[in-house]
Amino acid sequence: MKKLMLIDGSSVLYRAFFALPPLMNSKGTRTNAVYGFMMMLFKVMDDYKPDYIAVAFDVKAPTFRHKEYDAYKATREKMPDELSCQIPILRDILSALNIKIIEVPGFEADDILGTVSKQAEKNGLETYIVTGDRDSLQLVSKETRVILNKKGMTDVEVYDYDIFRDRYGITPSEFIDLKGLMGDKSDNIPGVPGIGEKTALELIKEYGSVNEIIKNVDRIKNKRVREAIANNVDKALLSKRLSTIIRDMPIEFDIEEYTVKEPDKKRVRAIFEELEFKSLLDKVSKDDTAPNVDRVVYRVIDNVDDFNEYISGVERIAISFKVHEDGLAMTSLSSQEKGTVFLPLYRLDDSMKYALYKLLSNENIKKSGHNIKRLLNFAISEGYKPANISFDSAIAAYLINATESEYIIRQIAKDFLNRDILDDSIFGKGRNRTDFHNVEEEMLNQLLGEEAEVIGQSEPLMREKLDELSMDRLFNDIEMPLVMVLADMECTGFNIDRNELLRLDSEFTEQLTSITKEIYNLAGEEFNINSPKQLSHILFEKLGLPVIKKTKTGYSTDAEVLEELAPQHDIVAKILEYRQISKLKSTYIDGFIKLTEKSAKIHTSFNQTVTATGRISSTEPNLQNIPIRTDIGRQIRKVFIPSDDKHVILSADYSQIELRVLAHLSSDENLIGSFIAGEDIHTRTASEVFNVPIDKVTPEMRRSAKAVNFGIVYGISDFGLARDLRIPREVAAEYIRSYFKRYPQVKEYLDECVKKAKELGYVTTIMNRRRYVPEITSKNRNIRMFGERIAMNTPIQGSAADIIKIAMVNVHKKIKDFKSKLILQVHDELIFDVLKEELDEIKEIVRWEMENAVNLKVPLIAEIKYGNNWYDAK
DNA sequence: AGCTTCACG
DNA sequence: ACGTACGTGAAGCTG
Repeated sequence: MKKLMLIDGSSVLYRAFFALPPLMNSKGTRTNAVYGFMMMLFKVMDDYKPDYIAVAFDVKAPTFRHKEYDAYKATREKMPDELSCQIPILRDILSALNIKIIEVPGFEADDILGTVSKQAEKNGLETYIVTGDRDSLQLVSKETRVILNKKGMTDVEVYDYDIFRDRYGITPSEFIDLKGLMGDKSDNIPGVPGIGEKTALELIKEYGSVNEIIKNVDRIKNKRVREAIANNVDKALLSKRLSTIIRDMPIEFDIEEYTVKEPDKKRVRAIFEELEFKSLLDKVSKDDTAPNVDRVVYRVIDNVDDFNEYISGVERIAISFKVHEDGLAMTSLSSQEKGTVFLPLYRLDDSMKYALYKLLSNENIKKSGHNIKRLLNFAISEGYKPANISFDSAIAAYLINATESEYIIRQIAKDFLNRDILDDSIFGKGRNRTDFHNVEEEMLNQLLGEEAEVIGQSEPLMREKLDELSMDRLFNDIEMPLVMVLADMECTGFNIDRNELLRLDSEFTEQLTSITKEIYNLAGEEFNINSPKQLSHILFEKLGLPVIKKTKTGYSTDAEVLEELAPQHDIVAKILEYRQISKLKSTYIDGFIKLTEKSAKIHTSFNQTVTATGRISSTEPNLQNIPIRTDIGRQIRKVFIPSDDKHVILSADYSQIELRVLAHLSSDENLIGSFIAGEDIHTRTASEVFNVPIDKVTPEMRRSAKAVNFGIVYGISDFGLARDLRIPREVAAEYIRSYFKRYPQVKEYLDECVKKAKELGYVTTIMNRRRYVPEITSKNRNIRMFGERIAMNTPIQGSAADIIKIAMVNVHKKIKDFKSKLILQVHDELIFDVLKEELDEIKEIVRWEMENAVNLKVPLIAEIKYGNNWYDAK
């Protein structure tokens, strides 16, 4: 059944005005009523998805009710100016939304709703009346429902026939009789004095309509009520007449005129922007997954000849693509010279894919894409060598603002081209995606085509922005070349010793079973050790151990807490041990067993656009957090082996890169001196902080100094240092004071970072990578201090990230004709699979490229080790 | 989906 | 009087 939605515009607007605080835009225009109206409108349209819609308004002219009864609505105050000035705005929006407004002089909005809904009932439509006025409840029927909006604007009460009967015990048409007896204060309808809702309902239930009640007035038992009615027959009849909504206005309505149409999005957006309706703006733009009349269907290319014809004479091609079930499903190409085309690869033979890979490898044509590494991987695995990959819009957007949660083409279209394109969410994220085979090809064609066009058209604008921010070199010479480096690394993969893996699995499983038993014995019952909740119950309730720390949801049981509790009960140490092994097994052993079922090699994905500082991250699996800090964890590195026995694993890591970067950035003479002297930096720091000669530094002092150095890099606080070293805060504060006394320019530099962030709103790295720090102006002290630590840490961490990226690009270029391969990056460390014959040469290339990636005020040192697995490369 | 915990630099 | 070290990703539990 088709649905008609009728909105009592006057009533909803009024409600909204009084329900919401007096919002205005920055120009001082009052917007609350319009805002509330729109919230309501979008909600009901979303919830009920009507086929027809119209909004009715009262017109100023007096209605028959005024003529009949002078006092009608006489007590109502004049509409405030703050509200009346919003009416033209609302009309404007409704017109942009292509929603019909109905108004008829001499009738109220109610009457229009009544008349139109009656005609709708005759035509077999399901009608929804949206209003804030309970009077309209009289219109409820089997076909017509009333949606009453309440205070909150978006919470509503829906009345259908049955709900109404349940609530009032009378029929909707008897609701008018109820009004006739009770009257209505707000409309100044008198009703029968002395009769309220309760009495009125009883009378109607017993006798029916007002007429019947009057006829039977003598039979009313209660004297007070009987006399009230008998003395006010006229008033009752008048009140009923005034309350009766007209359902047969002498006007024909053509329902077809109310068909829901595509809104004029541009206009709606312009108005919402003017009114500063930010959340509503998103709604308008988000909801356009529906095919748009204006959208173009692009030319389809389905054979290699046409493909080659398309790419001939083209200088630069923008490529969009979609992957499905781990295969390349489709792509669109867009170029200035030849326009935009769609390649439905999923239904074409493989020659089309190869033609595409060949294009990717064509040195004479520049390629642009969005997260293009994903596409390169397909070509590389088929043996192609992509070349001239010159622009990635995701990376450009990331450099422009590194703290966005995601970088999608749709957003770039909006930000740089002010264009709305189709939503690609049908492809979903990760595993929850719909099968595109269920989607019309025309839709896919439009979607991919728009994306390719946007990549191509936004490129010059994004490049301009990068130039303006002085990040053109970072983009062109570091990040873009790095795309190919990472793609190669991902495709090469890390070889895994499955037997060793399975051996570790049974070893860990065995240990886990035995520890589990011991824990159950000590606890006196079995429980899920992995559940912090159940564990809390055992530790803090059953065993009565003291609560050290609380979390949002309960008691904390983290390692820090457990270490403190360990002396009090034997179970605690066992739990720590269980935790450690269980973590190692589930994350690494079980995870890698799954990943090596098909092939011995594991291929991580590097993400170049997630971290706020410029580091890269690694997922599925994360190979940047393979255990090393504990002996037992470190065993896991034994499963990471060279590609064959002619190769070794080589690890090259920067020694103290962050502190060296700090020495450079701060120009601190003492710190620079330490590095030039080539001393152990933590020992030297200890000697400075504790004021003892280098040879009098104890291991304990060195340990403390190391923590101080970490603290400096993280944006130090005495609290953090105190917690890390488990010393009183005052002592930690003293360490920090004495550190800064010895390294005064470090102090100056860190202050400078904070000052810069406050003044400019951002901080930068040596390669001009930028991070905005909005936290630094927060009124909340914690957030603000967090901002200060970000301002201190980001230039250090980010510059180190810049440096290793440069080294990666340079090394990759140098070793491209070797058999040895770069396979992993772990922030300050590069891992290679090195052919033994090439070992000496590779060692020197890697060392030189890492140490000379940039020229700092201190030397950069790379430490190189190798072995028959990652564990032995130490 | 959010929280807790813990693996890494 | 408050409550903090910086940057990540994955697993398991819970609502």
